[in-house]
Amino acid sequence: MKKSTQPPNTLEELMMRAEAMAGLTLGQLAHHHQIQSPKDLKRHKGWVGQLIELELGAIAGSKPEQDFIHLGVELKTIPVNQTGKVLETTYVTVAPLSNIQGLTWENSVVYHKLQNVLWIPVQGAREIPLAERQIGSPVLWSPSAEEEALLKQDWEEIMELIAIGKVESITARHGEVLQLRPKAANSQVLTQSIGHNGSRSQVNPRGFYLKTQFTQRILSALL
DNA sequence: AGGTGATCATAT
DNA sequence: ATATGATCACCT
Repeated sequence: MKKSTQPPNTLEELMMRAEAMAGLTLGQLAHHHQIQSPKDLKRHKGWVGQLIELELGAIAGSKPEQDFIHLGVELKTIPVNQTGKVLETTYVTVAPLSNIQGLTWENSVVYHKLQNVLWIPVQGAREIPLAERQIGSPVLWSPSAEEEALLKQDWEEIMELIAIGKVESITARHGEVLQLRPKAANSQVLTQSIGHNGSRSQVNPRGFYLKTQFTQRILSALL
C-alpha cells in the first residue's frame, strides 16, 4: 500500500480528514483507494492501520518517530467492539535492550510517541466481516500529569531491569499501564541485550505496549 | 473470557 | 536484523 495522500499541513486539517472518514466502513475506504479488503486480518494484521495512514497522509514510514512528525502527532488505530470496549493492547515502539546508559524517560521514544496521539477507533469484532467494519470518531489525546506519571514509573522500572541484565525476567505482568512483550517475526529472532554483569547477550526483541484498561480509560474519558 | 506470549506482512 | 503497522492464538 503506497502513499497517495499528501500529509496534512496543520492539526486542524488532520482532524478534518479524520472526522470526515468517521462512519465509513473499511470496505468503502479501501475501495476509494482501489485496494482489496482481505477476508480477515490473520495474515494482514497491520492492514487497518496502513489503510488509515493512507487516507490521512501519514509519512513516518518505518522510522522510529511520530507519524506526523511536523505536527508532533502519532496515529493509532484501535480495535473496539460495538459497545466501545477496547479489544487489544496498543503497540508503542521497540524497546531498547542495549546501549541504554544515560537514557531517560524524557529522552525515550515511548515518551515522544505518546505526547500527542490521534486514536482512530475501528470496529474489531471478528464476527463482523472486515470490509463491513465501521470507522469511529477520532480522539486526540495527550497524557495528563497522572497518566504520564504512571507511564514514566512503568518505563523506568522496566528499563532498570533491562539495564541490570534481567530482561528475560520481565513478563507482561510488570507495569500497571505499560508492558513489555515480545515483538518479532517469531520467538527465534535474536537481538543484542545486556546480560549478567553487563556482558553482551542475545534475547528475543521486545516492544512496549499500552494495556487495554489504560487505553480504555483514555477513550472513555474523551468520548 | 481475558491477558500473555507468539506471530504475520512489508520496507529498509 | 530492525523498524513500522498490529492481531492472533494459546493458556490460565
